[in-house]
Amino acid sequence: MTTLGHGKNNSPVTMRDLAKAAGVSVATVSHVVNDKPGARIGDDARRRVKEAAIQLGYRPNALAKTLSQGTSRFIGLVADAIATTPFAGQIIHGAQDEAWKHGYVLLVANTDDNRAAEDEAINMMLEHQVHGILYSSWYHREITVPKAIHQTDTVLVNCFADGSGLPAVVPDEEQGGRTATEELLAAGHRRIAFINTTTPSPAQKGRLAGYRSALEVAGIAFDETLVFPAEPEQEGGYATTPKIIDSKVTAVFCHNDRVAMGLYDGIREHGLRIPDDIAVMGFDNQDVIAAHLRPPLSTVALPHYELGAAGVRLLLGIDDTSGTHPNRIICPPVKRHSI
Amino acid sequence: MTTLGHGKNNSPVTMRDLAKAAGVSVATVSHVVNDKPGARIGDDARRRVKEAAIQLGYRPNALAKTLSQGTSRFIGLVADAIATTPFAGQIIHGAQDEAWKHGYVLLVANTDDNRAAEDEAINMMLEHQVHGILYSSWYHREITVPKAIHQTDTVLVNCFADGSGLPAVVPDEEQGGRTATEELLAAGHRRIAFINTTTPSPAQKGRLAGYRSALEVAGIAFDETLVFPAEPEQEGGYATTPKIIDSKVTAVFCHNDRVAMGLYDGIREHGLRIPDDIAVMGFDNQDVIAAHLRPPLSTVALPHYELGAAGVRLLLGIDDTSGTHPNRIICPPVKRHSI
DNA sequence: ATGAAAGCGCTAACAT
DNA sequence: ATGTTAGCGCTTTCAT
Repeated sequence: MTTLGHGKNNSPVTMRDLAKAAGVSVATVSHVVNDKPGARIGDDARRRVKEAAIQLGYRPNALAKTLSQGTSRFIGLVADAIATTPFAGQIIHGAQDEAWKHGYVLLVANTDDNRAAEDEAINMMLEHQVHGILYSSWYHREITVPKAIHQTDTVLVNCFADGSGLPAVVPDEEQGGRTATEELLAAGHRRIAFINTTTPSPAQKGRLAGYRSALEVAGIAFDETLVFPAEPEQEGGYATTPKIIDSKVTAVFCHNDRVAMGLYDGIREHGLRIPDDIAVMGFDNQDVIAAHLRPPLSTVALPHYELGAAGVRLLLGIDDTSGTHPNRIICPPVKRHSI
Repeated sequence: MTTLGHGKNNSPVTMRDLAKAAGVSVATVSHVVNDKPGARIGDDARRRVKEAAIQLGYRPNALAKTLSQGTSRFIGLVADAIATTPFAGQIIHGAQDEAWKHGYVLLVANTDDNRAAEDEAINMMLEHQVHGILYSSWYHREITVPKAIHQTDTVLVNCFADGSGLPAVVPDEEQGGRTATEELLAAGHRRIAFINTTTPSPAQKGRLAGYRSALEVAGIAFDETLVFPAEPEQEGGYATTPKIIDSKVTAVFCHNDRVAMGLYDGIREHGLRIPDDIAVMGFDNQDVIAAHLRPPLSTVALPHYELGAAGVRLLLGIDDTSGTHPNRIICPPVKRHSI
């Protein structure tokens, strides 16, 4: 039997029912149910109401409450692509946990990066009286926000829109790049290649800056011929292998884990071993990959969960927006065995 | 400037405002705003209301509407792990698209497979008057549902609970296993290994059954020594390589893409080539992996998006629950270059 | 210490 | 063809 009681009666028990059962007024019920601070309710009445509540299986109607107080506990999350990678999932996860923690619930919408869908999504969220909106991208980039979004509080997650006046929270790409390089330096490497993406982006710029800065601190001259452009995927990493070998580096910092994965293949084909012959550092800490390469890949984590969580904190005013703009979240190193 | 107008005034313009502006009653406004079918409204009045609406930037309050009609447009999605893989993301994506299509919005909650969190999530959804709940798992398995879930319509997605009476929608593992094997057969292979997971699960049982059934149809005797158990990850696939080589098979069907990825490594280390020396078939069509192995991996897709979509269709009564139980969704083949 | 009543924004009879 | 009115379940001010 798999039957759906379409139109099943939800929780027909209301405060009025409780009031009647407990022999008090709904006002009293409201007070005890919500544990109102300044409420002077007799111990006896309070007890009767509580009993009636569990007795009848009372469940407050959050929507009615919202309507009456004029302030909802919804937070809208609009995402450009929730299914492409685990990244967006982690943002949702972080946002949901944090929202939850403060009594809020998450309304999610996927837009496939399509403006019409975005407008519709935002509109629907406004109609549902969301407290505010988290506008997120699955990869760190600059965006232009839909106009409608200004009709409520909004924070940008994993993206930013200069000049929009909207608070944003993004990964600290430069720190990440620096950290990755430092890990290699710490292992004694001095001649370190960097396979950077060919795609212009905050990641491209930031990670490079981090790489340079770490080198500089270590007193190593930046050598432009040691940064190699590549498509930010396995294929790009693989294709770069010959150049890496030619360059005589002892270590390479890859723009992301997928590139590292491709490079692993190439390096192996050349009969070289990781990390003995060449050390490899990734970026992203991509789920199904990083921990399972051979050897497991040392990398730097993209803090998606934290981005989502920090986003709602900003939105709810728990963190303030007075910090750096955009708000940068640290990308921590994840040590494994490729160094 | 990144300021959040905490407590910003949403859309203070109500139907009453429209009524006043258009010189009509709120009932009339309600009718034209909702394009009520049987409503006889004068062309003039209708026009005036519409103008006022865009003039004042009217936006209906979905919550008030719900309260008044007693029926909401929320669908709750409770997931055990939205961030572990892209899988759950795809379920959310499918569910959200389909819900959207019918005017519903998705409320999501992550529970980390923890009963207390589940209860809280369900409770919160009931308080928000959800129309129904989608209870999902990131991997196909049997579950026991929280009791509270019976208080509303529920459909199980990517999981099932026999005896619960709840409709469920799951991938058709057996058909998937058969399809995978058929692909190998079609390429001329007769001696085909199957690396199955060590984890008892519908996938373990179903894919094996599919493998056997395809073999049987092809008139090939099932050879038990050709199915190898392995941990369902890269490491498991890699570790199985020697046995695969020893078995003299010309093709291997892997329990999932991660196993295939590990096997790729092993095969290469033995100096063999894919697919020339050994053909490899995966399962899952896992995002960041399958398309980017060398060569790109032929596999069978786990229809997560479709599971989510079918789940809401069932919930809304668009599809009926009279089919097989649980409802099985096809796992289509994805041809690439490892065969 | 408790209750009555107005009102949140909208819908749905029922009048007119 | 349009208006009146009584809720929906809850909060909140103001009485008592």
